Amino acid sequence: MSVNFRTYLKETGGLPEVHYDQLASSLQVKTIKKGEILSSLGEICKYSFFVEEGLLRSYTVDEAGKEHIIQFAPENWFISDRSSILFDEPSEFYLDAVENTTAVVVDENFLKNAIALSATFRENNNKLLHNHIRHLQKRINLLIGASAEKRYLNFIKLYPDLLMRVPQWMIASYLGITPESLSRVRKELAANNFKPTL
Amino acid sequence: MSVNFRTYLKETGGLPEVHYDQLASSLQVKTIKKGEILSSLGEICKYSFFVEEGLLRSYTVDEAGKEHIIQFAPENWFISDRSSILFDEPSEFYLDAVENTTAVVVDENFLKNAIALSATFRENNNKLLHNHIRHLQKRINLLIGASAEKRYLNFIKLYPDLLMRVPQWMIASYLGITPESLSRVRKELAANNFKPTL
DNA sequence: CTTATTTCTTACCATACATCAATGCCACTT
DNA sequence: AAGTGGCATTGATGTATGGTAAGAAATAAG
Repeated sequence: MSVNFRTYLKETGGLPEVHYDQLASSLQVKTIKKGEILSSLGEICKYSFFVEEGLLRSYTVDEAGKEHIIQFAPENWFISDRSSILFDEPSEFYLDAVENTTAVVVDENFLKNAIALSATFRENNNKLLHNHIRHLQKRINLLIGASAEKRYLNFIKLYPDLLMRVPQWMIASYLGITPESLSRVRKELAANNFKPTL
Repeated sequence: MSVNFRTYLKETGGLPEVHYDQLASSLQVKTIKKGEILSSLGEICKYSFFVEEGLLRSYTVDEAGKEHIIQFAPENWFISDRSSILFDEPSEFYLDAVENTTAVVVDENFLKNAIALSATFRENNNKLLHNHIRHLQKRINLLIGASAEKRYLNFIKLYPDLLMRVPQWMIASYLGITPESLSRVRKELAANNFKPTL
């Protein structure tokens, strides 16, 4: 239980195992069923979730009732609205499970303590934030400059695994197009002998 | 010289003034003329820039030669490709001056030292990163879900000052539309008695 | 002050993508 | 086996935004 999280903290985070044992007591592991909502718009979301197994997503719903997917979080990813936590503001997203998922519930104290205990962990955590920012900037760059097709091709390159696990309409939502449009894009690509999965 | 940066570190960053004096020796202030390029695609950008006065921007150029603006940085903002620094990868952006600008050139060591010296500064810095992430996520949400008009209205609300200082074609570029389209959007708004500046 | 250059607007047409609606497909139910 | 619901595909059509080109307006340059 919470095996991935443990190795994640050690390998990626650089947190010495001694400290993990010291901190682990405050951790909970949660099982979330497909479709279950973890956090709703307007709530104050106090926790981050580290996905042990399964797939979570965050998304907004516009006035027309349409969902727009902000982020996918498969295994070994964090998802949260930490801004909501840090600034004590109501969340702007929904958070739910795309697949049956087990996730580690991480509260602010855990991170604070981990940061206090290990300088390495602090640095790596900082790096990860920067990486996240870079990632978001790249996505913005695609959204303001690239066609639906290019965005889709980019998605395939970045998340080949998600491609198989996620319904198309969610990918469309993530890309900022309609499912119908994505279907047509795919048709076009297929006509030009493009093989995504091979 | 570097007055804003000093008060920024103190007020927003929470860095005790003692430490500032200790660190300030490594700081340079740079004058950048309108249009001058600070960093180009493919370079490794070693520095962050804190804008004392003026306006910087980061942008990409696509295959068609079109610019896409990733970020504006007016007074008291940071701009950089810290990912490029941290991961030692070539930058994906250009960085140049929209107006004549004076900026503080901040290297990695400065931040590292500041973080080492003050826990408060470290925490605030962390918060700022999260704030940046939230900000980028909101922009993504608009790009995947909102019309050109809505995005423009949002821009006005968020950056009323930039509205006046930046040529329209740059705003269009930031919003992911053409200058012509922005012009039409504005015409529409004007026809409906919308007054952005009053 | 006059001329260049850049930026903004407008009009006309082209295109990418959205919308709506119908159909087919598959996995589950019962 | 037939019914149900969620997804994907397809076609017809609508709409927002892009492309091009020209002129007006603003800004910079000489």
